[in-house]
Amino acid sequence: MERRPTLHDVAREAGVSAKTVSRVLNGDGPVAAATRERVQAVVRRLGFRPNLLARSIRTGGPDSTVGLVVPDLDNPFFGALAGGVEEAARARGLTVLLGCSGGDPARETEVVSAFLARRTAVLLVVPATGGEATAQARAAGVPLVFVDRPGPDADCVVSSNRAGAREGVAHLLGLGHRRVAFLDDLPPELYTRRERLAGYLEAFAAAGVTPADALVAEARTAADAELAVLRLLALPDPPTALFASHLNAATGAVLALGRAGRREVALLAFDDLPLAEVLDPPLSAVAQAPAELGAAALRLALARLDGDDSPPRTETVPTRLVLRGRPATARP
Amino acid sequence: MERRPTLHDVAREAGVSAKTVSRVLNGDGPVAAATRERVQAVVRRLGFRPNLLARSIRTGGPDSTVGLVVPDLDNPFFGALAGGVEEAARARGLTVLLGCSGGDPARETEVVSAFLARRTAVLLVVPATGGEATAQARAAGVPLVFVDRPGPDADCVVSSNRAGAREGVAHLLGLGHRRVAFLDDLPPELYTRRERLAGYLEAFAAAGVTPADALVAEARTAADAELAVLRLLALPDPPTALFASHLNAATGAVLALGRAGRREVALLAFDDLPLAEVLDPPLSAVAQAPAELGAAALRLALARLDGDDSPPRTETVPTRLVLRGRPATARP
DNA sequence: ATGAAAGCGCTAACAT
DNA sequence: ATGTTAGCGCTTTCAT
Repeated sequence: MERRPTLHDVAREAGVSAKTVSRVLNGDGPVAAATRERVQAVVRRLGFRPNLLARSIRTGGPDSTVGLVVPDLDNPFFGALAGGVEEAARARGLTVLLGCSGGDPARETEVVSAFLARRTAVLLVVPATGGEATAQARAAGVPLVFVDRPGPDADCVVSSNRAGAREGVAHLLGLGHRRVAFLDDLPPELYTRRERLAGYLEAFAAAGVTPADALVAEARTAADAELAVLRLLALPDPPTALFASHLNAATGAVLALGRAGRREVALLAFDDLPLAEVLDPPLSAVAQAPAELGAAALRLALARLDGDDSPPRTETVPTRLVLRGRPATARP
Repeated sequence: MERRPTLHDVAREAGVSAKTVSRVLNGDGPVAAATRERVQAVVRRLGFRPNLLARSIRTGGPDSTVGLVVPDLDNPFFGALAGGVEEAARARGLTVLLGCSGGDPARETEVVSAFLARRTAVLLVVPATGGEATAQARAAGVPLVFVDRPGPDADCVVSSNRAGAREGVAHLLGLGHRRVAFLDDLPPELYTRRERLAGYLEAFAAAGVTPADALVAEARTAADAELAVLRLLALPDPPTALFASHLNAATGAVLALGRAGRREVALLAFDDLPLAEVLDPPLSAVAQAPAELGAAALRLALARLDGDDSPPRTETVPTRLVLRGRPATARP
């Protein structure tokens, strides 16, 4: 439990001034080769590591950290997103500060505050509705990028929710399905859900087909979805395919189809998961790229830090249609 | 993009000295009620937030951050673990620094180094085999707790891998199963896997049953597991139950049983997952509590920071047996 | 109850 | 090529 050696300790041992040691460490000013070697030897011998906090204070600039706020890490999607940010950050010598908002704007504000007090270089936020990250970041002069969902007046990086849903549903329509049900919270509160619903409707419009209202069903939890699907299957004109806008809905749909023995009904979900190939009925998916979402957000934020002051822009990370099982054509 | 206000700005505006502002902020020395109010008003008006890095420098103590190193955040288990740490940290006014090692000891060392350079108060590490976190933390005088797997000469918090596996397998034996197969990487390199194998064997020993060697099968990937299960099912005396030591193995087992139409074979996996109830055949599980693992690790580390210097200890977080599907008794 | 001065560990600015 | 001085934003002495 010794006191950690400081730059002055190294300077004294090496018989040079503090500034010379600093020069060696940061490779700025000119240093004689012999001096450099001597200093480096002492650094190694003492196990000296410069105090990054002290450096940050002195240079006045932002600290070499990236602040990341996600709603919650139990959700593997946000875990993967955080992983993408971490990897991209580490590759650039940056360290990630991680906070969870729980989707609560007050908690988000608190976490952002704590990050700003640590002088993070940039801020990446999956926004809670009603948060004030934009104002906070602006007041502190810190670049802010919203991830997964847009927020007011700042850059953002999102998945191609609308196009992904459209392509997925278009694929089903292309297989001959006409009655394709949509499962989600209704009305969708989250941006991502609204976009997916829009994509679903666009696919119908593009195919010149009008979806019966009855085929858009409320499903917040897996239990909701299970009931909703049973109800849909009992219709005189039941759907031949289901589009689940989120994984809870997909879970319920798999359960309902399995229990009802209706494995011929095609099932497509937004968001992929490792076990999709093992499910019965098989689950096709519009897969997102959460890690890429995080990495792209960091890139954008660092560009801002670098002085890019063009108007806020939205970057879209493409989704990928993953088809599983035999092509489930419609049976008229 | 204004310069952020400093403590001195507040002092000037309030017509007091810097130290008085400091006293108001930290509530230490005595301050007249009127002065306090005036200072607080200015703080609010200017939107002043003390620079935590500067404070850390001056007090010399550890910074109010917790360093967490996990192998990888694509794995929902480590995501949930990180979530547990974050929540426990935030509840105590601490901020989490997050790093990924990718299971590579060199990367782990690098990340730990970066954390120590930031003067984290404590270090929580899911160790890569061959890492040197213990030496690094000791040299820096920072409390270290290993999570999920033990490491040399430091506290650690792990799941009840052995007891969990033992109970799970004992349950199967209690249902009358005698030929229970074990699926895992062999020989198990990871601590967790070794413990689970030991638990499996202990359950047999306790029941006075000797598992045939053939029933311990190699399965690293889901594809391995699928093949292994098919091979096992083709034996003259096939297993009536399977114990998958990790989720890849479970995935392959579900696939194999489903495709072979052998849904009567009982399946139990270590580690639970949200979709287990939807699988066919149903998947029972020994569920871990990753968030609790993280929270417990932080508690232990903070106790050390608080001066607890008893010998290193290991804390075990219990697993929970989650049974699904109809009780799959053995059919002799 | 308040303030002035010194200093945490480091680097920017100006020496030499 | 190296050293000296000053000072980042804050807190710790030690005054008053």
